[in-house]
Amino acid sequence: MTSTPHGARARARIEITAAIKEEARRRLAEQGAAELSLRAVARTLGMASSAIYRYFPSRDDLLTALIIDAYDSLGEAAEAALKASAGAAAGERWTAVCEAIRGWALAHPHEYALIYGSPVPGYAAPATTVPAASRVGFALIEVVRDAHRTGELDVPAVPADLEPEAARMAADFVPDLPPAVAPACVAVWAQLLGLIGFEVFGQFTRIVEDRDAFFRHTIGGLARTVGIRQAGPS
Amino acid sequence: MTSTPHGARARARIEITAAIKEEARRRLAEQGAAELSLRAVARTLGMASSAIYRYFPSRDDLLTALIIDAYDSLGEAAEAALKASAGAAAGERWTAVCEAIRGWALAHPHEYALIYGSPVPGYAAPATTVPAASRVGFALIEVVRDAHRTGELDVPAVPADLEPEAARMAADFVPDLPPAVAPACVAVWAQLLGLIGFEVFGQFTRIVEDRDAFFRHTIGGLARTVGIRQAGPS
DNA sequence: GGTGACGCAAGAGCAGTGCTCTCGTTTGTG
DNA sequence: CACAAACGAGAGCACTGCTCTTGCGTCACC
Repeated sequence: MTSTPHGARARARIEITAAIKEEARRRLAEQGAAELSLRAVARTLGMASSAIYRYFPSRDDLLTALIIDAYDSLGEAAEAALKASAGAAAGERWTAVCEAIRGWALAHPHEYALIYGSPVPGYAAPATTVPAASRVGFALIEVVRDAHRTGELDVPAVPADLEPEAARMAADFVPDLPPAVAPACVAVWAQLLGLIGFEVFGQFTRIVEDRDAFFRHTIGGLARTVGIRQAGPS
Repeated sequence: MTSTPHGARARARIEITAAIKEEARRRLAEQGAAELSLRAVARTLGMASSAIYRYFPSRDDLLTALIIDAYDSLGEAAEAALKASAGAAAGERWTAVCEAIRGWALAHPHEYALIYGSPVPGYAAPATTVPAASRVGFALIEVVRDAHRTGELDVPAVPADLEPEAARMAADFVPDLPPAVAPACVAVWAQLLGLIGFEVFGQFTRIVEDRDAFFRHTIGGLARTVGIRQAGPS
């Protein structure tokens, strides 16, 4: 099977695919996902609109590619913060990772909207996006796991009616942690992204002014919710 | 006597305006905001597409009207739960209002996406949406205010660097409550809607199964965050 | 080294969109 | 009754996603 990538042709394909995504990302940053037009991308790339379809079979496929890239970019930012804070106290690591996620979101609002906003058309995200989407969550979980290892984690209580669900969630995602932390992790994950979403989507306009201080304080509360003991008296 | 300024004409206008919104809302529920087409609405209403513009000067104006209606509908649901739970313990009222908001969101996912999802086009929500948007928040605050009145509220601590912001927020929105609860209210508001958004937008797929139990438990945590003492030992 | 097959770009074209303009018709009022 | 404002319909512009056909360049195999 000569499945070799056949030199020049394949390389050109990769380059053009990247150029299309890059230009699409640029337009996405300036306008929104709804305004992203294949024809406009093709125009500024100097190619016929029909040529784009050699690389992306449809507009939705382009969007899917951008979504995966965005998930990866966000996950990378979170993992970088995770790595940079290795060895620090759990509370500090938590803050670092949360701030990294928020920082990425504020720097890429339209990409954030693409992945955590309302699904664009009737479009259901294909299963291919799942692994990329999980990276952020795993970065968050890693902090919790580390806190557990170093004894900085207070395992929260779980009511009886949530116990089976907690056990299932733990078995699926954090088999090495006490089941009770699993629901807390998921809840805090959703709440954190919700908080960031409100800021990015402008829901805090005329309501929160000092957003840095507000965010810092709020994620401290989230850390407490998930059971991470805070360093300072706070 | 012709009490109405200009009789039949005005009535017809109101009716047609309502019919357009109703049909638009129906299409919104089946597809999404991005697919909402003025021409399609006009077609199923049996009128020329250009005639719609006599009632809504642009597609964005139609969307704005739908957004305001959605905010009002959601606010009404929250207020109804507030009224129905009058006299109950603060923790129960909190649960009731949160469940009402979640119930509305699950029943009207596309309208929820319209108001709390990513802003549709490049479209910035005009100031006219603000009062309607505030109703949900006020319903939540009312529970906190009531808890404060009956002594069921533990005022949370606020770090020094957030104090000025807390004072400003309290002065603007809850002058009758201790400043320290203001940031907690805003944070919990964002977190609650974020949580609901994750459920509505399908982010919990394959992660949370028993969503009722999960939500019930999580909003208990939110109540604690805002300082509402829970009834049971939890 | 030919030669056939495939990858690719371009153009025309279809159906759909938001929105504007014009042209009669209807309707309420002075 | 007459006039003006409101209204509906249609044509039309510029744009979109997407398909199909045509022709050119490049690659791989014999």
